[in-house]
Amino acid sequence: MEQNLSEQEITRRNKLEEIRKAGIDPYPAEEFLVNANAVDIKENYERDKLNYKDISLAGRVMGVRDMGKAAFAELQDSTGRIQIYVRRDDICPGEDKSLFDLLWKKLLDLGDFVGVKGYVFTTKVGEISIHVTSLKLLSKSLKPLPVVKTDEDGNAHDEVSDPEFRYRQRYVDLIINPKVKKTFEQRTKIINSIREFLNGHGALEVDTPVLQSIPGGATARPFITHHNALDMPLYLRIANELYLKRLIVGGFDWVYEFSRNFRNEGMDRTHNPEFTILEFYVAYRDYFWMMETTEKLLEKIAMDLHGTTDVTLGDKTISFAAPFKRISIFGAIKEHTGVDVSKMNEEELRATCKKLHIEVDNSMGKGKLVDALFGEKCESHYVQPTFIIDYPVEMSPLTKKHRTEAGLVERFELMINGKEVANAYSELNDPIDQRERFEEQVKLQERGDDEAMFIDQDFLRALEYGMPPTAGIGIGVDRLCMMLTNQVSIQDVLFFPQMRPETKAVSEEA
RNA sequence: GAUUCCGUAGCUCAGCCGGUAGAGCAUUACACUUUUAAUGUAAGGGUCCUGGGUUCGAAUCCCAGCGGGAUCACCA
Repeated sequence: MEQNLSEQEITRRNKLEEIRKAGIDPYPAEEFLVNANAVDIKENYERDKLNYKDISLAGRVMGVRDMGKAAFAELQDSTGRIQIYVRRDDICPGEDKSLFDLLWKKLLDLGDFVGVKGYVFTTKVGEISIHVTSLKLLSKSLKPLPVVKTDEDGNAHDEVSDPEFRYRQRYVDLIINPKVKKTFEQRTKIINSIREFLNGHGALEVDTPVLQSIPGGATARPFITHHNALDMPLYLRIANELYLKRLIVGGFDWVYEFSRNFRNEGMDRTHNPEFTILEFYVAYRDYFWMMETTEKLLEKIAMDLHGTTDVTLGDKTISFAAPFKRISIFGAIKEHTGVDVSKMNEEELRATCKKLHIEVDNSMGKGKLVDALFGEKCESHYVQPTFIIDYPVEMSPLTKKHRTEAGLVERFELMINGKEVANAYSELNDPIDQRERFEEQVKLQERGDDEAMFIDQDFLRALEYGMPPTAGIGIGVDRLCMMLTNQVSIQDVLFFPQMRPETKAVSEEA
């Protein structure tokens, strides 16, 4: 493969050869033991100076201020940056000054990994720095890193802002944009916090199939693949719900899974083809208990992450302090349209939608019409965490019928910042009712709804053995991360968001 | 999938009333043993996304394609 190398890349490759000629291995195999890091030194040196007389750390050279026979440089390790002070006669105590004059001054580039040993001191301007007594090249960088400089006030200059560059070369984004790195560290903190909460309540983390022969548990278009040995189609899961319920049938009281789901639909600021849902199912509980548990969980995550329940999101402040507001979906529609649709039949609903200028078609049943009304007129108003409860049975084929309200089911969705973040039910455990609901879905399919659910016979068989009353929930982990880390795009909470391929598939050369 | 904006040096961007490219940082060379967006002097670096068209002449105007962002549709 021919590569078109830039001037700077050629220069670095030439330096690589010179390094080898000088008898230095640019990619040494042996370990370099580290006993300190940038943040630890900056935070603790002042009060514990004796402990920082013989330190060893490693990282990338991210900036050099050369002064002739001495130099200051920025060393960036996994925790942050620290200034190092390299003086020729300290790293080259003998006659041979080549380590400084040749390697340091001529052959080292921004982005190279070095290991340094030395002692910590404070410069006369007051910056805690490392006075280097020995220096070792650990890995040569052959591509120039975009240089981002930060001034006294912390403003970044020439920050790489091109989203395409940042998403395709996330590794570079992470090196040069500390805020990006922080967001992903926060994402992991959020997930750890959730695990801690669930494990603390005795929940069991499980794994269920990603390859499924019937894509169930949600309404969405799946990705299709093929198993060669079995010669049959398989689908990437759109949800894991039906498998977790099978485990409740099997006798577990509380199971959970961080489920990577795949849906073959559009992409935008809040949708990526693969995304993560946390689902958990708890026996002998109902959706009221689930609302309280969700409040406790979110409150804990916010506290673990920010130390407060008030979280900044754009120009808004979201309060994750329990309890959250609750309103029925019909109540929400009445509040934002002035129309009471709770007693309407399908035709009246369709007429109401048309009156409110909402696009409808004949394939839409009662459930989809109510969903459209809520989505168009209500959803965006719920900025603070709000439970929308008691949905019509037609839009919830896996949910138990409401204990008192005919035509409704025991379901809630949690809205935050105008977006659905969680969806939960008192789970339907009546196998005969479940079969009828699936059959309703088949009718919708016949009417042209290509997202209606398939019948999963094995799931029905499991229910027939008996499933205890159960509460279940799915929480959109990516969206929750967006809300808690103040990001507007799902691409900024996924390390490697989906992109079209970069290189042309077909070469036009003859 | 539709509409719209964008694609110029390693990075950030200027140039866009058509006359074959500029700045800052980065790079190269020299100077400098406490600097910190280090500094000073000098130099090099571009298939102006790709392919067509208009024109004496295109980074600039037109068309198509590729890639990205935003909005909409589908959806979480």
